[in-house]
Amino acid sequence: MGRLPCCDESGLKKGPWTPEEDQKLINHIRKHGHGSWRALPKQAGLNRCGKSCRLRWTNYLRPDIKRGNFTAEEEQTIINLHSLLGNKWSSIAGHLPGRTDNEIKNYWNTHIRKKLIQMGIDPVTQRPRTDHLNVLAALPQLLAAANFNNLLNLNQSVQLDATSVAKAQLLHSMIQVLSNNNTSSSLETHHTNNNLFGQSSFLENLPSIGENLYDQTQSLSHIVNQPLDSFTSPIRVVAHQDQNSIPPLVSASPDESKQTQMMVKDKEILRHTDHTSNPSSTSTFTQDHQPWCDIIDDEASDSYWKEIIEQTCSEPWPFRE
DNA sequence: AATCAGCTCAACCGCCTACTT
DNA sequence: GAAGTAGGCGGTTGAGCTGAT
Repeated sequence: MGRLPCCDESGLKKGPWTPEEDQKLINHIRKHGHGSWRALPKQAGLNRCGKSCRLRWTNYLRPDIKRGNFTAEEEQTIINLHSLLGNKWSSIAGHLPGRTDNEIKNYWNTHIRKKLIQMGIDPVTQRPRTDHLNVLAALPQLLAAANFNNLLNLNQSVQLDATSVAKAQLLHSMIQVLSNNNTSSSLETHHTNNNLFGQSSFLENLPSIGENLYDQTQSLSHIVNQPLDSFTSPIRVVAHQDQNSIPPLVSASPDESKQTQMMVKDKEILRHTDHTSNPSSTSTFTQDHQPWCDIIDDEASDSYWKEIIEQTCSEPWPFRE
């Protein structure tokens, strides 16, 4: 059931619009509305196809279009919505008044996507691109990317988010390496939220792992060698024979149950997109894992690691479900 | 000042879906 | 139910801009 593209009709102009053409289109739509886009060009005296007119109007001439740079909130909203909807640009645009799907798509491809890649985050799944074997070797790049983003200082709040993501990813990657290295026992958490600091297997196994890393990351092993009893975390840990990998830091995999994903993410979106929402709606990440932050405050001597973990604890987790 | 490379974004292309005949 | 049409959407392109050399 094919049909010829409307612009195949001979003699129709293509390419950039002139101010005169813009004015004709604006005048016509103001007077008559767009009606049938196919019929519009003739009525408006334009030598364009209807499709071209529609695009010009919706992406550029519409009076309610917001121009200029994206705000930090808008960027965060785009990231959140993209994690839920994927490349459904028109749906994403529906949550951003005044922004067009085309504009959002361009912004994603030229700015956000690049930024995520730079931070080692897969822009498609928004999961950390974890290479378990080389993660430690990649630490300098991860941190450099995060710090570089801070230096750019283009958009402070977004940069902070980006930095925290990179740092959290770094920690998560290390956790995964540590966890995977330990084959003697494995653990499963019954905690309702599996996230960075809900990695109970990490905590439990550290005494045997920590010595391997002690020389290189003394302060980290200092932290993680804390006896589990010293934590007031509600996490309950049980022994488990077959599970030797920790839960993923994020669960944005398209393979997962879409319904569950949608339900969870809907809440997430609401929290991020409703800028006037209750300010007391703290991230569950922070709430659930405050004990970690407390312990770290008390015990961590290395200010660098302390800073990383503090930020991770205190800032909303942008991509977590 | 000239050239080049990389980036941005408006516009196009082709496919898909909903609706009509 | 099949065919035709229009609008919408996402992917891609390329002209123009900008900064580096």
